[in-house]
Amino acid sequence: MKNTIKVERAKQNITQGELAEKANVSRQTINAIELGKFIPSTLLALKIARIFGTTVEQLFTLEPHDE
Amino acid sequence: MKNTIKVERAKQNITQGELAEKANVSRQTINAIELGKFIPSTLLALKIARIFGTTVEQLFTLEPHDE
DNA sequence: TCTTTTTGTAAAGTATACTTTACTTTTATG
DNA sequence: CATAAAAGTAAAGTATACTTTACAAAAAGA
Repeated sequence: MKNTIKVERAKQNITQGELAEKANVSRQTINAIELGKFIPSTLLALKIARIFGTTVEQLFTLEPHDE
Repeated sequence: MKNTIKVERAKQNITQGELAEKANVSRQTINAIELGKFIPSTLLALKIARIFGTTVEQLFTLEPHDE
C-alpha cells in the first residue's frame, strides 16, 4: 500500500511535525507512515484525510500485492 | 468511530464469514469490527470498502469524541 | 559557511489489531 | 418444535501500530 501524504504536505506546506500535532500522534508515526514502514489505523487515516480535505482512498491506495 | 458494515452486509446479503473470507481475515475480526470492539487497519478498511463498492468514509465515520 | 529546521533512524516499551480454538446464544428454516 | 446456520463471546497468543527518547543526516535559510 502506498500513500501520498508527503505530496499533500507539500501542497499545504506543512511539516511532519505539524501534521503530527494536528492528528494527535507523534512525528515519528507520521514519518513511518509516510515511508511505508507501517499502515495506520482507520481512525488515523480518516483524521489525516480530513486534515488535508481529501479522502482515505485518495490518500492511500492498495497495490496489486495487497490483493 | 462507528461503521455501517452490518448494513452493507445486509444489502449484499452476505454473512460475517463470507465477508471475512473475501477480506482474508477471520470471522471474529469482522465480528469485532462490526461491534466496535476495535478499529481495523487502513488496509482492511480499504479492502472492505472495495468489497462493498463503497468508500472508507461512507463505511467508517469519525464521531465527536474521536475529535 | 554557520545555524536552524526538518527529516530519517533506532531501540525499548505499551497498546491494540488480528488469529486460533472453542463454546454459547441467537436467528433462520424445515 | 427441531435442527442448522449465523452471530456473539472469551481467552491465549502473535503481529504490528504507536510512543518516547535520543541522535544523525539532510535540507533550508541567514
